[in-house]
Amino acid sequence: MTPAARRIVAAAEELFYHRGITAVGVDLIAEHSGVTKRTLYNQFGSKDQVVAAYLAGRDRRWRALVRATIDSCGDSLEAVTAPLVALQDWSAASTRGCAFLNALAELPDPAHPAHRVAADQKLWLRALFEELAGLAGCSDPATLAVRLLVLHEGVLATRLLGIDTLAESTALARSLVRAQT
Amino acid sequence: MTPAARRIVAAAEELFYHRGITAVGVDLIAEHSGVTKRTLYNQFGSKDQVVAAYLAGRDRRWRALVRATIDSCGDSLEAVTAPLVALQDWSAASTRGCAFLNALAELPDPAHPAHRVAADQKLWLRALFEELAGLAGCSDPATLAVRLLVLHEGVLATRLLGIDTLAESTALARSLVRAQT
DNA sequence: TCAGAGCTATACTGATCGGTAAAGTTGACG
DNA sequence: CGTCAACTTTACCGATCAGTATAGCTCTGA
Repeated sequence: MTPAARRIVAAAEELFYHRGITAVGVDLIAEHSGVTKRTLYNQFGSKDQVVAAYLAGRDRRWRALVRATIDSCGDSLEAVTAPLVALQDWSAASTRGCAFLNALAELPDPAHPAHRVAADQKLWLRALFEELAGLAGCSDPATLAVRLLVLHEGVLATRLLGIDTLAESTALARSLVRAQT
Repeated sequence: MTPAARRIVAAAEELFYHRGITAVGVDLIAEHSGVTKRTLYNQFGSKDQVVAAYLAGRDRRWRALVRATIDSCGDSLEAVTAPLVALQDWSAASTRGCAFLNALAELPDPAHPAHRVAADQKLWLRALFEELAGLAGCSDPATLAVRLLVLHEGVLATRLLGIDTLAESTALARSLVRAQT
């Protein structure tokens, strides 16, 4: 990625997340990144590709944070709920919920490149939950993974509503893990 | 509501839910409802008001369904998870998730009339869970209500991802209720 | 030295956006 | 009969949409 491309994605992230994807035009992105619209199209080809790059970058950072949180856990039982703990650091001040869910809500077309990024991230999370549950010796990793995923998405959805359910959900998640050991 | 207004809201619901609110213009709504744009503005004054009417109508129908589901429950313990059961009938075929969450995702401005409608619906649901839990004799209705709300929103969020978690979440919800009695 | 990549600047396209103007039609009710 | 509200028709407004055209600048690397 060229310096200009990086600035474009950074500006797009700021604007898309806080104002919505459809509501933000390419002119605004170009202006906020101090770049010409020509450069934006030379680098990305279309607005849709900028959207995909925005989500892909966010996904990369999120996964890194989750992995770091897992690594910082003492035992494997605690690690199962690490993604919930990571959510505490992840945009704690933000009241705009999950960027990926929001993108899916805004872009109904399944062919949009953003769909793959968003769906992949959630499937990855479910698989991760299942893997962690297996390592911790849980009796039914697949079922537990679905339950933890629902809690995770529920926290993000209620955050969009201005209701903070993270602490409560994390506590519930821990008890679900404990019940399977 | 005049006949034309009803047709406008019906067309708006169909279009907004499946294509997104920002992506649908007033011209398209007028065309699909067989009504002039002038009539639309005479009836609603602005696109934002059409959005609010769309969500308000959906909310009314959703609450009616939930109440009916509660009434059809045999005992008060079963009634606590009635909103989850209602979700089974509610747009089961739809893969576009929750209209209210989607609206909040698309419209960041808290001053938008849609925000009140969406937030009210979720706060109503939480209060309903709490009331039902109280009637069923649960030990901690407030905590249980938050947990059930998270599960509810989690089901809707994962539905947007194409993952069906309703059965699993309903089972979990029932066990949470049982644990409090 | 010179070619090419990265980038800027300005201007433009046709389409669509939310919203309005002005004037006319229809049917129900007093 | 007359009136009023609901609704229609056509045309328009300035702004913004995603995307393109053309031309020129600057730095790097062979």
